[in-house]
Amino acid sequence: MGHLLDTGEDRILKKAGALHLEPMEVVETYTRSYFEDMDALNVLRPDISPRASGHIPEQIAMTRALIEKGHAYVTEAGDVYFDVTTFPEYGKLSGRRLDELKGEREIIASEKRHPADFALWRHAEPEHLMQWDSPWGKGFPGWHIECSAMSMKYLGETFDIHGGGLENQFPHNECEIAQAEALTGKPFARYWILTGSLTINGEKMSKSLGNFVSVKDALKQYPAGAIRYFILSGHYRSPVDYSDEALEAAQAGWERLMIGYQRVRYEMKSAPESDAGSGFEAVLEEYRQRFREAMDDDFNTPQAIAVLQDMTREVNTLLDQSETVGRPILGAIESLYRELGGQVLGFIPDRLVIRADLEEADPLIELLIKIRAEARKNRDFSLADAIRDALNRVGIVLEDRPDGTTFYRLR
RNA sequence: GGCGACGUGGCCGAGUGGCUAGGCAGAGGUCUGCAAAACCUCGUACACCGGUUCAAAUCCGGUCGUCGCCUCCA
Repeated sequence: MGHLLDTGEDRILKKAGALHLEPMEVVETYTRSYFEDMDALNVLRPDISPRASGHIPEQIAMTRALIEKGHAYVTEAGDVYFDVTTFPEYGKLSGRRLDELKGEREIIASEKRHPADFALWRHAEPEHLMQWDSPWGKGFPGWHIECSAMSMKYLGETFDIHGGGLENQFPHNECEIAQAEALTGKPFARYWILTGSLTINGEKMSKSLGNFVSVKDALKQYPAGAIRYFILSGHYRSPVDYSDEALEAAQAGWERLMIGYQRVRYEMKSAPESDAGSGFEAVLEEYRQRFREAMDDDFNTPQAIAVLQDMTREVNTLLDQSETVGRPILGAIESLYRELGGQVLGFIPDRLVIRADLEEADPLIELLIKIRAEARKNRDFSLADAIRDALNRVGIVLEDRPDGTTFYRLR
């Protein structure tokens, strides 16, 4: 409702007109596309995804309450503005001060009392796309009120974590705080987790510069797990610069973990039910501890990844030894990978899937490996290499081990 | 101009007063039919200029640079 472009046009209305669609069809298309991307990146869906246009009464009620408490005023034109002078803490999140906000930039032709006052309700011109009846005439909600009204409805007057991007800290997050806290007198959110900006090859990603990479584009080029690994390899507050060099490095780092993980799963198939190697459990516990400490330190995911890399080196060393390791300890390693790299960081998939589930494909692959082993024994390396290349083409990588066995994994 | 984030070895990126971050790339080695994977060894980096301190990437002051915001875009 009123996502205006620089030209003053309504973004959704413009798109809808160009495509001969209902505005809500446009909204629905982008919403679905967004969820597709998030699903692909293994981002969990929210329990509630409220829409501003579905919460007009709540926003009107909140605006009315702010007027009653003297935090907002109605203008001749039928607009309602929040009076920032009644909330002296305005700017506390981004470190701005009201007296500095007056600045050079004087507001032109406005009924605002203070330049930093912001709209809670706007009157609508007849041609405006979406408008609703209100105590102040036909109009639509201001651009910050929806967040406060909806979060208070579903999460209460105070909630734990407010996400978002650093670029919206001012003015948007400040306005949310002002509206909500002026009304309730309670803290709006306990923690703010705001992410740094995203650039590409060092410059701003924008359609006009033609350097835009969508999530769908990125997924065509890199595995979802590698993209997650890339994002998590920097702290959430730091700026992220997307580049092929960085993505490729991230993919290589991610594959290192994945290869180690798959090797453990592979070994589990033939491991004895013995307690061989059980001393490693204490080592695993250390890594779990170190991982937790990193995550407890303001989600230090780069540090957490470093812990997994360290763990992988030690696991590889363990598996390189000639002594066999019992299935129970391999299982413990595997479940730690799933817990830390899977459940927490989300870049180790639950199931490793080619076309069929890997487990189902087993007998066929095992047979080919057997044939190839026979060929290698007869020094028929052209056949052996042909089998390896063919499997490689369908995503299965064979690696010969020193003891004569062949380990296979998914690429 | 104001506010904020950031500036670490070839690249990505942790680290907030003394102690090896980690990954990628690169070099050498072990292993190996080849390949792949793995393991071992190798890099004395912290934008710049001053200052504090026995000791600074880490604290203080200043400078420069990058990005974001300062708009009725949420």
